[in-house]
Amino acid sequence: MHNYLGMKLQRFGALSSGEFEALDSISRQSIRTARARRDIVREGDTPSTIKLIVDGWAMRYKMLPDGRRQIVSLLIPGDLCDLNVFLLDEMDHSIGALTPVTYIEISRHLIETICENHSALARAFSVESLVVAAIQREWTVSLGQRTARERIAHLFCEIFERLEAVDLSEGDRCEMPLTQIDLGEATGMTAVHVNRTLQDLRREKLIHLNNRILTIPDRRALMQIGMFNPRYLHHCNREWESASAPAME
Amino acid sequence: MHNYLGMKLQRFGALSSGEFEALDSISRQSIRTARARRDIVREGDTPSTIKLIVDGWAMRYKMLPDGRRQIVSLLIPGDLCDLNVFLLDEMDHSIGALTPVTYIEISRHLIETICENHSALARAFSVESLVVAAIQREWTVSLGQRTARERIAHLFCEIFERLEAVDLSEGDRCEMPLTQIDLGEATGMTAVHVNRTLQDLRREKLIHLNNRILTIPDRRALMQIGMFNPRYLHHCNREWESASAPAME
DNA sequence: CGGCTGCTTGAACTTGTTCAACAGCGGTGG
DNA sequence: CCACCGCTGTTGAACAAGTTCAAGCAGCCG
Repeated sequence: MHNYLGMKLQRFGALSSGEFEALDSISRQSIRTARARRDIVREGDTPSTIKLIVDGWAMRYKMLPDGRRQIVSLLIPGDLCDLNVFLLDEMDHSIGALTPVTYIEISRHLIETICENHSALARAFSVESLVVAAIQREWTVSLGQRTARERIAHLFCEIFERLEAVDLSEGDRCEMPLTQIDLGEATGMTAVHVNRTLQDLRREKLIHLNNRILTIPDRRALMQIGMFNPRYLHHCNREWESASAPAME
Repeated sequence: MHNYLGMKLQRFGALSSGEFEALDSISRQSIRTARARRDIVREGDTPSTIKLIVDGWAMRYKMLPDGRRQIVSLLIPGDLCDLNVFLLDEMDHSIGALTPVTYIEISRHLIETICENHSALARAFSVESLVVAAIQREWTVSLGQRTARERIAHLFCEIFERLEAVDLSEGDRCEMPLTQIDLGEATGMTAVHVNRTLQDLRREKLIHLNNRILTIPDRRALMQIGMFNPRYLHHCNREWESASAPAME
């Protein structure tokens, strides 16, 4: 099994072999699976373990009383569900599988032991949660200010970049298992409008999306359209830097 | 000076007098002020201290290259700016004062000392950051799914509840210093539309807003319109419970 | 084959935007 | 003291972006 978590954390700063071993001890915890479209955690549940996605995609979402649903974030391999959730009495949102998902349930004890013995990992986990917060802010910006085109472009850039960080991209392609309905619930628009927007982007050869495979032939161009500035992901050691750095006063 | 931070943290679980004293040691750190409409922290800055708002309102915001701005969260007295920011190389957003603000710059050293000596405080800080994340998710839901009316209603409910937690409300009234432009930037709509939406709500006697004072005559009603379910704020020891708990399946 | 899910298309409609103008207020400087 | 400026709030009218409703199609799986 690949150590996606370690791979991702390394983006925030180098890890020693001892730290990698500590992370490997996680994979000896109980492994679970969820079928596609099933909930992994439900709003109202009392959290007791930390989940680590090792395969497949999941989402955090919230429902409104009248049935509207908003996907508030996406979880891909290597993503943790809140290091400290067990401090809360109950979940204020649900986590659902988008595809078949395998995940590890990490006991509170293990994670605390790891953090005590490896300050570098404790720090990496903290950085990770800061980055998660930054992603959530960026989604707020998208929903608040960006147009349909821009939202889709931005989301695809983010997804690609995050997958790349755990080596789940291949050249200019990656998986993108969300349906148009999912995309709508993530970007705050209707599936119909998602459809038309995707067609626009396809027509202009900015994306290719077929059979759940997304291809981004010209990444710069898509980044520009989505006004995607990757700095919020804090992938310090990226091998190339964005040209779309906005000049802000 | 009031200890808003202590008051807020107590909402997440009782604190001992020793812990309150530890928090008081914070107020002996350097106090600073910012004029209204000035930045306190700029995107790109390297964070070195943690800010604690002790008076006035501030906002986190992000700008798009073309000048559009999104307010991604509001900061009121008792709010901390990210316990662990100094782990990041640079800020991915700015923090600006909405009103004249006084804040404390807490050194990394002090906060670490406090956390080491008072595990209850360390835990309370963790809960606090989970709640901040929950608020950010809720904003995502608002921007993605709620209508103009619902957004404003929800935002006002949230603001009121948060102010109440630090004893900055008075009966059914609280301060609300945001201009209609600010409200637009926070809710992802134009100031013109904010204006008309406010008038709707006023006409129906759901709110009163004048001279930066917000009055909510019928809280239940406003909560229902905004589909505001206060549980995400995790103010455990609230004296009254919401009737608008949505039945979600 | 039949039924399901996901994608596509059209046309009418709604919500929120844009642009423009103006009123009220407070502060500032002549 | 008054004139003026800039900021906030308000209003109207034309407009655009995105929604809704409805239908049809393609692919997949049992």
